[in-house]
Amino acid sequence: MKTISRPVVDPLMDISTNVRANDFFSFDDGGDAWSDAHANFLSSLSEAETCDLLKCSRRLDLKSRGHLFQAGDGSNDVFIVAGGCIRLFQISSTGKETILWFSFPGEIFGMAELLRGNGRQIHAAANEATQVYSISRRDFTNFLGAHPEAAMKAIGILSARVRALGHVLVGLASDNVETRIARLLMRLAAASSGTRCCTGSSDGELCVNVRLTHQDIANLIGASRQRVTTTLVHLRKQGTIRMAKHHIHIVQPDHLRRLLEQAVA
Amino acid sequence: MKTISRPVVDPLMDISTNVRANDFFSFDDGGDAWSDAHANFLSSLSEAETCDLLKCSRRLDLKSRGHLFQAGDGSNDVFIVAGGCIRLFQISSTGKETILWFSFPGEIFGMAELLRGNGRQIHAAANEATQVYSISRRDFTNFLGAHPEAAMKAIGILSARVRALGHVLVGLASDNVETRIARLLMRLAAASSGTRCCTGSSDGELCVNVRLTHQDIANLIGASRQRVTTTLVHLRKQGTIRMAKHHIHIVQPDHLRRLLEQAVA
DNA sequence: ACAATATTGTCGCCTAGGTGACAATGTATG
DNA sequence: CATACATTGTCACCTAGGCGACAATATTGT
Repeated sequence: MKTISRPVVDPLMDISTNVRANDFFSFDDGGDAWSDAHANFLSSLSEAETCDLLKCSRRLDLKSRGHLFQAGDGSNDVFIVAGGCIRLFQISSTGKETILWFSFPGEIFGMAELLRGNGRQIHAAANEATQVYSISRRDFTNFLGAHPEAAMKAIGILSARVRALGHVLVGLASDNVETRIARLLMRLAAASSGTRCCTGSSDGELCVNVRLTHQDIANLIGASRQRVTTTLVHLRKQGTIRMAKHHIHIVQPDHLRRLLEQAVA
Repeated sequence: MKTISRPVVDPLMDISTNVRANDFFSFDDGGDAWSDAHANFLSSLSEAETCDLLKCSRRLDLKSRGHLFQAGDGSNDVFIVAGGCIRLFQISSTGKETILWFSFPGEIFGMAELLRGNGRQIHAAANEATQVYSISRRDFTNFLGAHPEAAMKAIGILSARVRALGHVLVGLASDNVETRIARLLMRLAAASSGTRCCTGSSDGELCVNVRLTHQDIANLIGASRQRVTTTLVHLRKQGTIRMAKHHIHIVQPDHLRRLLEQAVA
């Protein structure tokens, strides 16, 4: 499942696509909390910092759907996505999965266990073939201590994530399923805009470059699989979205934007 | 609404009750994410750090329901609760309020705007007569830069808050209203356990020392006011909870714990 | 003290969306 | 290539909980 390779010396080529279309996506959220929360931690560091950090990292290769850690694991490492996409989720006693977050290239995750390092509370798995840098808790703490700038970056990212989760919460509490899906698609399109889409996309079209089954979407927005299917079919017949090789393209972003404006939240 | 007083030199008497019954409340959440998220930032600092921080603070007095800041405000200060309780919430275009968080004495809030200081996205108001220390973004950033230990504490608290919000999210997506209320009450009991209850409480009884209308509870768990009323009446007739001077006492915590164990999440 | 306003408690009705069951596809794997 | 498994699409049915409308208390400002 996991393959361990040697520490990487010059790893920057992995994180080739640092451009995030932040400004373009100021449709809702009252700002760019969302983009900030998905901020590219690695590329925000100076070259020296990056080098310092990756010096003490191991690189892991995960195949699609491969597990990185599970709730209950004693590990307390921090991870940075090199390429691919990591899915962070919780599983209830009855087996119901709730997806909390996707981490894209450059993003850092697993920080929650930094302080009170009593093991994982959630699960992390590769959503597709994915490479991550793993840094031990101790090393990362030392790194932050030695680089106050980086520590501030971390604080900024965590704050943004708190904000973003707050937005999700509000939506979950107030919106209907269609609106929740619309919001999700727009957010994922923004968050994944740094990765290049395999298929071509006509202009004005947004690519949600994340592999998602209807069940996944249901787990993301707290709805049933069937309702997600129905709603997606509806949006497709309307011409708002279309399917492209395992992922969704938003053909008419304005349709979704209009939905969001009308929404309660 | 706001009263500004002079900087405080020795403010420790305000934060008299630092004891949080963390260990006692390991009922759910797969750990103590909740307590960590409500961690007493101020009392976790060394005396020197505390002094440094409060030196550049102003103290604000808010009367009950008084606004501290609103979405759209340009202010970017960070706050620490000296006494009372702050309610952090979001208001939708239609006026629907969603409560995101309560901050209790010693807790820090308003950090989300630290980095990209483009004003508030949420609202903060006093839930009762409340005193807060206000620290400018610049001063706080400098403070964190000068005190790496404190920066790590901040990171820890933010991480815990990300965790805690994740838990809320899972609950909101999976549980029914009764379970959500049960979870909320237990969490608030834990979070407010540092404040002393005005009325006596028999042993084994927990005090949810937060002033909450049924509407407030509804806004916290994403339910209708009526259903909250009905559910609360039910729990009361059962003898699980009782009302005490504007707030709830959990007479039979075990009843609620059992509910939570049976829950999906 | 008293009017004005907020909060609680309870209806009955109604709909968004959950559940289960199935056929029709797609997609991995030996 | 064939078989097993996962995903999609669509039913019909059912229920948790939203909504509006009240009466009955509480609280609050003047």
